[in-house]
Amino acid sequence: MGRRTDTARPQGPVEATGSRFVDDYLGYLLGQANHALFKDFEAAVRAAGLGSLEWRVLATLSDQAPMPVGQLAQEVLSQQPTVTKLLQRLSAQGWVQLTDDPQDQRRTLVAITPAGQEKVNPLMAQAREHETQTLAGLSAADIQRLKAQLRALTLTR
Amino acid sequence: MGRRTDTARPQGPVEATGSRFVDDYLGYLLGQANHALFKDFEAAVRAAGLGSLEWRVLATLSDQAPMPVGQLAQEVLSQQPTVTKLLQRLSAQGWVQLTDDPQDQRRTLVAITPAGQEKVNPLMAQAREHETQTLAGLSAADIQRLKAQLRALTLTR
DNA sequence: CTATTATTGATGAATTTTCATGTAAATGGC
DNA sequence: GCCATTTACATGAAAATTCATCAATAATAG
Repeated sequence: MGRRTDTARPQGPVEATGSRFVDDYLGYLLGQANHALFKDFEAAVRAAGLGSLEWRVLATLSDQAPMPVGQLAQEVLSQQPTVTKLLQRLSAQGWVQLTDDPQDQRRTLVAITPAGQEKVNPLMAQAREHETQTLAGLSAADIQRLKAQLRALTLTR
Repeated sequence: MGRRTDTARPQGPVEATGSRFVDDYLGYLLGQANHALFKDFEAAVRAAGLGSLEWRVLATLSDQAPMPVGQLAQEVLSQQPTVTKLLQRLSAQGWVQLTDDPQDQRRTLVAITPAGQEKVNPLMAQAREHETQTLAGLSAADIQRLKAQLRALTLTR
């Protein structure tokens, strides 16, 4: 594009006077909270040489039996082609293994490898610790209620 | 890639027996809730011919005086180059206007245009309605507490 | 003032994601 | 069994995002 040459007229303050739509909109509050939480943890993920989706994939695979690609995509909240291509990269790194499902030849099963497990284990420990710190101000009952409400939001529909 | 030719050994059930890390991890619960909520609303956004980030940008600009690009990027939880390029597209569509800030020549101010406002108004109404439906099962006190906790998660740091 | 440093946003190249579609395997009707 | 339909995943091309960096302006130190 290139910078414009015209200049703005004098104008009011950048802060709106009234309250804004987004500041009370649940979708925005959720997005903000989600983003804030992850930003805070992201440094650890990057330090391990992973991207955010890679972290989610490995953490999801971590305690599971091998899982089909489609199910994994749902769990990590991404689309199937995105995950297929991510898995190709992770597989090349040796962090996951892809095998055909003998029960259903259409399926590709994804499993974490020992190397992948080693990669993700310390991050999961850090994640647990980070969560503890984040929720430090809340009572156990508050935490339970918050998590229950989040689960309800996920399911109600 | 191409399908693998090797086949998996017989294996256990796909469902893990114990509870999984991700199922009690706040970051995952937040991500899930966020995703579920938006998926539900996304059809309306697409029907209006917008992408999700475009919707967030227009909704954010909707109640503000013109705002610099960097601030907007923060508000919509995206990176500055992403937003700069998105704004170039939105500007070409006539939904936002970009002007130089006379107070600070480094800045580009972004404002929503009347056409952009018309585009986003019905969506904001739908968003409010969708939120009402989503939270229908909760008491006013529950809703307040939930939102307060989300705001706290955003700020605590 | 002037020189240095910091801030703001634009940009090109590389990477990643998405969209549309293709192929193969499983499922269901008959 | 056979054909139509559905399901699961891969893939190529197009679009969007990210990373690194640049240029311009503002702020700050001396």
